[in-house]
Amino acid sequence: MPKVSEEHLRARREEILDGAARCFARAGFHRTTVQDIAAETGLSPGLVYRYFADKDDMVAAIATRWHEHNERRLHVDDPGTLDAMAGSYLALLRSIAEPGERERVRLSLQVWAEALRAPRIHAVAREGVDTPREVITELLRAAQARGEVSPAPPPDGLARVFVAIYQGLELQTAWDEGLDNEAYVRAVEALIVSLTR
Amino acid sequence: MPKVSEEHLRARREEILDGAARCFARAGFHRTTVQDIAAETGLSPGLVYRYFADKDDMVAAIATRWHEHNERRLHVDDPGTLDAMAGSYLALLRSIAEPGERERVRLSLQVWAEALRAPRIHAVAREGVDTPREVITELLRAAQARGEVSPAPPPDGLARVFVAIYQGLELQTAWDEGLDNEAYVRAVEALIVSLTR
Amino acid sequence: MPKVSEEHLRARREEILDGAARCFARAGFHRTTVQDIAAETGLSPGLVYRYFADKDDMVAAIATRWHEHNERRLHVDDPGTLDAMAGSYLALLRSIAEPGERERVRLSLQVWAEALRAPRIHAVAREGVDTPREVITELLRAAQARGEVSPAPPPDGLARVFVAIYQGLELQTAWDEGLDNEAYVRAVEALIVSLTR
Amino acid sequence: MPKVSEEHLRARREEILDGAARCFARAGFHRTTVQDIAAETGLSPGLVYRYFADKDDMVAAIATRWHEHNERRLHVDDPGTLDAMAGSYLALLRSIAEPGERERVRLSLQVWAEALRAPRIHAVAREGVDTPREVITELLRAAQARGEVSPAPPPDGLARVFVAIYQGLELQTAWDEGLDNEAYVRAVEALIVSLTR
DNA sequence: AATGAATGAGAATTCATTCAT
DNA sequence: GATGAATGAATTCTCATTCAT
Repeated sequence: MPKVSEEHLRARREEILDGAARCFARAGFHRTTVQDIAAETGLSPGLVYRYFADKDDMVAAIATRWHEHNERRLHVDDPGTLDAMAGSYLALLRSIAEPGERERVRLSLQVWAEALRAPRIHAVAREGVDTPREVITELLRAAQARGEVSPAPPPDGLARVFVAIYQGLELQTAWDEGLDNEAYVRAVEALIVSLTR
Repeated sequence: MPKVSEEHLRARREEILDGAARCFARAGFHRTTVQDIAAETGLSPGLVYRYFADKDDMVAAIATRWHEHNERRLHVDDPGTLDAMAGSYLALLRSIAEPGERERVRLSLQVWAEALRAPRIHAVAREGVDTPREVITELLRAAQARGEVSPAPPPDGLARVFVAIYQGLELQTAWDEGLDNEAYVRAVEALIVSLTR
Repeated sequence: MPKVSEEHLRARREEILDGAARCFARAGFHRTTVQDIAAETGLSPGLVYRYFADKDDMVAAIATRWHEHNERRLHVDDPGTLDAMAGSYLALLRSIAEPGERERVRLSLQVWAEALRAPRIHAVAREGVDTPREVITELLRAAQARGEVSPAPPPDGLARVFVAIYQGLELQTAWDEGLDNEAYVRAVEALIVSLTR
Repeated sequence: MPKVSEEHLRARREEILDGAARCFARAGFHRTTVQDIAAETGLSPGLVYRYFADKDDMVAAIATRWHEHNERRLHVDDPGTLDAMAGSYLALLRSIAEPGERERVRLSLQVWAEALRAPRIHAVAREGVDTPREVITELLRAAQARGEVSPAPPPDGLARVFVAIYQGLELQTAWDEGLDNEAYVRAVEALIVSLTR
């Protein structure tokens, strides 16, 4: 029973998660068996259970990873500036079209669906959305106070709309290979501009 | 019970679909067994298979029904008028918050997820979204030509954004009981207003 | 509730049996459903049960019909003559290759297999074989007594061998499209000749 | 129970096959459930599927095993000698009556019937019969050329007759407990003798 | 730590049979 | 007499999870 390094454990965990993510993106959560994940990673089914309590646990971990990823992408040095945030947001929308993101986009859908039945996953998914949404809400509220943004839209509602614009793009990208991401982003940009006069 | 009326057959089919929809909304597609659906409707498992080839078939039928429903909701006498369409659209967004729609909203998520693995479901789901999207695109294009809408946003991108705003609201409503639908809709209204000057 | 003629009932029964035989020959007894038989005959599943107690009953009826058919084929005016019997027997072997008999040959196999698990079918099948076998045995015994046939083979054993030669030909014909029936029959003929000097 | 020996795997497979053979012989292929086989072997249903793709796969394996068994029985050092072959053949016929062979005889019938609907089984069954049949054909042809066997019967037809005599004996033995195997074999012996003058 | 054989509870689906109309 | 909708037990096959080695 050789004790392995923390580092090795972390790497193993990531390795399994990568394999699981590929499987889930390809076949969906429920059509993916633990044997599939084992085969995909070249490990044994039994080993998977040393790192994750069950399949749900893997989805939760994947969702967590994905939110951390998005947070990094959205992060701006001075989040108080509307312009900076808008730039980050549009870049995030653009990133959805990147070829390497295809898998992640399909995964989102899986996570969304599973969140509806598994409270554990629901908690992770909500947290990952609520945090940035609240940041955006506050940002908009401040910008409206400064008169930089039209006072008409309620800031919480508008923040949700921007979240929806992100979510809907993921959904449509997952479904529709030929989607014109650039036209979408330009339309969003025009919306933002029109709101800020 | 031989040779029953066409009407009876149709009603039976709807009855099964209603039961299946309740089950799918409650427990998700993959956690719902055909036995569950049979129990929910008070029928036998075998009978379900006289009306539907398999569970996927039921999801496809549910998606079809839902799109027909939305089409009726979106329908306006003169779809050429932007105002009329905008009114229908905002009403559609408001309807998502209606208590009776809770089930349907959860169902959408199921359909979206299953569409990713079942081409049959994918076809139905895409068609249900593509048709209204194309209508909106044309409407926007015409409105821009008439100078009623800002020329900045590409019409196809903007139409997709409006679809996303609908989809994202469904998603967030499914996840978040306390969502303020009215604030959301007012924010969308402000967006539309700002686009039309 | 109109009473129909005996004749009509008999014809209906034959009609169902014909359809069932086609199905059994095509797909095997256990892969044929009562719905298949109903579809094949253009009748309803329920009606089948007014004529036959269950599926086994149909196999038994088919076996009975088939034995009656063979008996007619084997029948000779003076069954005491070895030559006449041999001629009938060889003709029976030849008939197995007739295109119209293909179905019957496949059916035999089904009946043989089912006889092993269903006593009812077993009884019919055995009776259909035992009766001609006993006739042949007696015939051979008499021919040996008259010195027309070599005294070496025990008559009951030899009769069984002739039954086997018939059964084996059915089996091989069912399996092997390209079987040379004529060569087979000529070989049997040579055997018979060599036994009778 | 990880990584067990090849030997263990082979033994397990045989164990399942033995259990399946007992079940099929007792109740027939279609009346035997995988649960029955699991119960018979004391294993779990799931395990059966680690060794065999499905029930058909088991029948094919059983047929293969049975043909190998017969080949060993028929094997003679110098297959060119008619006498040696005849001796082997008669011994094979006698072996059918051995109490231990009862199960195998009933199995043959199952295999024959299933061969008619499952091409996979058909292939195995045909191969097991065709190979010895061709050997016999050549043997007879050579013996006729040497004048040891009557030139009258076509060698291929005669070979098929000998196969039929074997098959028919299996069939009759399966059906008829009281069959006099010795009389049967003596009759066949007399036939062979009469053919060789 | 790692393996992978083994388990066994389910789940989808089928189909012989019944019986109200 | 005839229909065919309805039943529901039965069956095949899957797969998350365990645990002896």
